Amino acid sequence: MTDSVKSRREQILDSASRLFSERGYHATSMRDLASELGMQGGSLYAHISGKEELLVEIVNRASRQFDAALFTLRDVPLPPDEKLREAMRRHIQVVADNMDSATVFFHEWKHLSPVAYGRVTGWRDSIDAFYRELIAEGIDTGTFRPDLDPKSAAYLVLSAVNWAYTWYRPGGPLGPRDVADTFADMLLRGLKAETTGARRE
Amino acid sequence: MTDSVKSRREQILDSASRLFSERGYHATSMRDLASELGMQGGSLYAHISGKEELLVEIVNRASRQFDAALFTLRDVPLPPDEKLREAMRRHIQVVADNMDSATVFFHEWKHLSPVAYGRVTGWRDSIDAFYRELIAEGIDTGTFRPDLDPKSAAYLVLSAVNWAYTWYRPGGPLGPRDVADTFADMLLRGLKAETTGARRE
DNA sequence: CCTACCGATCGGTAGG
DNA sequence: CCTACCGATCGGTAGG
Repeated sequence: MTDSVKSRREQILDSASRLFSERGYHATSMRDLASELGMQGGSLYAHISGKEELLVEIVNRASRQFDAALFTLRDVPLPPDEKLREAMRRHIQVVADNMDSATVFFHEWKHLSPVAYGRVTGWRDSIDAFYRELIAEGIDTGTFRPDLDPKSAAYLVLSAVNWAYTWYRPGGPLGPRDVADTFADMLLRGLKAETTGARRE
Repeated sequence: MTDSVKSRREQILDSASRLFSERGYHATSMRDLASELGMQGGSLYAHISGKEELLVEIVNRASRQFDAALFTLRDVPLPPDEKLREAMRRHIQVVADNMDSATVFFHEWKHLSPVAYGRVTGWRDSIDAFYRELIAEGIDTGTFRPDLDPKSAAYLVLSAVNWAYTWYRPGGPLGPRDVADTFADMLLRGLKAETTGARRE
């Protein structure tokens, strides 16, 4: 990444992301991957240690992207509803910018070895916790409805932003920010406390 | 299914659903499957024609379950918001009752042969259309907000009900109906027009 | 980065 | 439903 020309290793990872996302990890052979890059199967091993290293690297990079996008938001001084909207924007942005590795991340992580598998599980929990805490904070400060279940609300938000990997197409009419804002508009109306206008019964 | 004792073929399909959902289609060998059932690899072929037949059958059964649950709702005389709630209940019910085959359905359909692949794609479009039309109808009748985009709203609903396959655990504290109603409560508040107050509870 | 090769395992079949 | 086997392909390595 320090060079403008991608290293062979980066090229291999890019091709692996695309092939793993299209065909799946086990259905992609090292020879498929090599021929994408115009080399012989055995030649890959001059650049990588093995097939699983590719999967681990792709998944790790994806999770680091989500981390960088979301956890830096923790200290940003925004009210909970606006912070949730911004989190959704960033989350969908990461998905949209990394459709291949996001797909690999969501579909192939169960094929990781136990150590890497455990890391992903832990990471997943931390993302869940991020959204739950954000929503709980919004309930405490009166921004969100007091009868909201933070766990369920977090699942709903995560559904919306994660499921995008199945249908979002970069280059289409909607940018990631449009999608996030449209979703946030619908969701926030359902989560927010009723301040003015609508009455309770 | 007519017998109380499942046929060998049904047992094979059940085991295949579980193994394919846990390990993935390509990472499950026919010998893995056979040993689950206490037989030798070659013996499976007395009951099935090949590995892909299993995948096709699992995916077809899953999509038929969704069809039966949702398309019978079309003619039920309910206002759009209540119909959407009922659709979400049924949709999540199908996911919850078939966690294994639902997971196979969402993860492994890209490994189908072109013909079966095309069928799934068409089916998927019809489910999208079902939700879009339901939401468009709700907009027309004034139940849902006029500024709603039916396509985006349908994606949001589908995200919520589909993503459940990744986190829902049967036997946990929340039944499928609880999950659906909690999601519907949050979503419908965001979709409904504001002329009428919330009217549940 | 290539050629040539390794043992292991794959889906599937023949014959009983 | 089993035993024994098939050709094909897999991930990975040795030696250059």
